Amino acid sequence: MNSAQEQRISVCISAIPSGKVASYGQIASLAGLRRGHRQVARFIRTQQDPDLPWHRLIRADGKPGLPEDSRTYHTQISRLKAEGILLHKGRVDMQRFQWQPDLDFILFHPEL
DNA sequence: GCGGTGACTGACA
DNA sequence: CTGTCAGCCACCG
Repeated sequence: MNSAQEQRISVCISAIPSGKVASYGQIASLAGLRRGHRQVARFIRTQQDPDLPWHRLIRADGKPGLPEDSRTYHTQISRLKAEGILLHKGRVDMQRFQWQPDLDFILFHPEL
């Protein structure tokens, strides 16, 4: 990653705890990109960093943003299942599993 | 510079 | 419940 924006996106995604998920727009605004959901999507698509928990990124409606026949889709849901996040009829229960940034994270990253 | 294109989103029918 | 639509904005040819 090169830019400071990508750095912030990376930090925010890494901050998602195991067993929780976040939407693209949520991470984008958290990273300071008010309408940067496209950037977040492009970032994880191009980077494919194995150290990045990209599988915890899903759409706001609870569904993964990928076609069901893609290989990435299956690795994503299997990783989610391994963390205890079950898909109910193809989507995640956002009420239960959506990550809400706690005070520790915000205070630790005041620049966000 | 210009137009098409997304691993998006919220609103509306 | 399933579409469809208009904003959205960095990237690429």
